[in-house]
Amino acid sequence: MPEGHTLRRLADDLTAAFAGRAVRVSSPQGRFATEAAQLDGSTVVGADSAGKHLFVDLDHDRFVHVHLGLIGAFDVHAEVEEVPAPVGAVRLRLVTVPDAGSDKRGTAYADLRGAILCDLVGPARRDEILGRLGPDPLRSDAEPDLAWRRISRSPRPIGDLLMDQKVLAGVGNVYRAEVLFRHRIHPLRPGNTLRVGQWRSIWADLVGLMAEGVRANRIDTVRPEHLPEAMGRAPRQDDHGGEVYVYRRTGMPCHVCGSTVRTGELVGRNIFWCPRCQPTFRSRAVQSASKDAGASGGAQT
DNA sequence: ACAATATGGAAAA
DNA sequence: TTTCCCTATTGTA
Repeated sequence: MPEGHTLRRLADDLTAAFAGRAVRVSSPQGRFATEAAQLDGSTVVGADSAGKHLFVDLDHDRFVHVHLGLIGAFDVHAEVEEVPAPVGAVRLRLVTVPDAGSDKRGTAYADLRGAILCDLVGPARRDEILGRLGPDPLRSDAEPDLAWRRISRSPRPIGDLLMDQKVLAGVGNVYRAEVLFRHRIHPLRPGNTLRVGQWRSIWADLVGLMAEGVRANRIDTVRPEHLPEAMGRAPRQDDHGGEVYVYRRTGMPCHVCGSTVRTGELVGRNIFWCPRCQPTFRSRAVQSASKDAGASGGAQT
């Protein structure tokens, strides 16, 4: 589940459940045991995210830096009657300490498992991590021009650039495939062939899509007119709920034109696109120049 | 039972 | 550029 929207939602949920409260910190699985012991009993200031990075802010300028990687999960439960025993490999567990004061929130706990990264860091290290991230569509202080500067100068495929966290932070494999579909851009199109207007539309779209992702806590990218109800088609059955155009829809008909959705590999990840809605940049050039066929490997029309 | 896969990225070579 | 890691779930034998 972890693209930028997941981390932002997590930061918000953790803040709501834990901010201003003292916590028991443990590592049932053991990998974070030393750090957990140091943090036990401290007070949570809040949590924040940038791109796919999450920072849980504890007192005395200590931060737990979490990256969920591909398979991590951080389950946050607010107001439980009783805290259950940890299930599976729980690397970090936070449990609120009952407060004699006026805090009326019930007991909260959060379990982290499967994360690729869980480190105790200070402000300097935190800033260093933030400093190497590109603009994040979920942050109001983001400067999309910084991303455009790199995209417009790079011959790398736009599908590659969108996933590069130094270029743009928070976009993952689902959002990249879906936003390219929504803007009818082939994933292999070189960044330096995009027009600035296209980039501005993509950015604005990501801002909206990802904000909606935070709200719904899942990725939905299908426009109203292409929803199952509007088209009389079956809703997405497979996995994580949200309606999408091309992600993991290989071999199925495009919701817009009916063409067969294709897949290929791009920078070690699966990419999905519609060959009719997202024509290759090359094929247009070839059409007008009507000369020589393509070389280059990887995904093609 | 075992293998493959997954919305990711760092470290090694 | 390749290898490795984290864990849970799904698919194959």
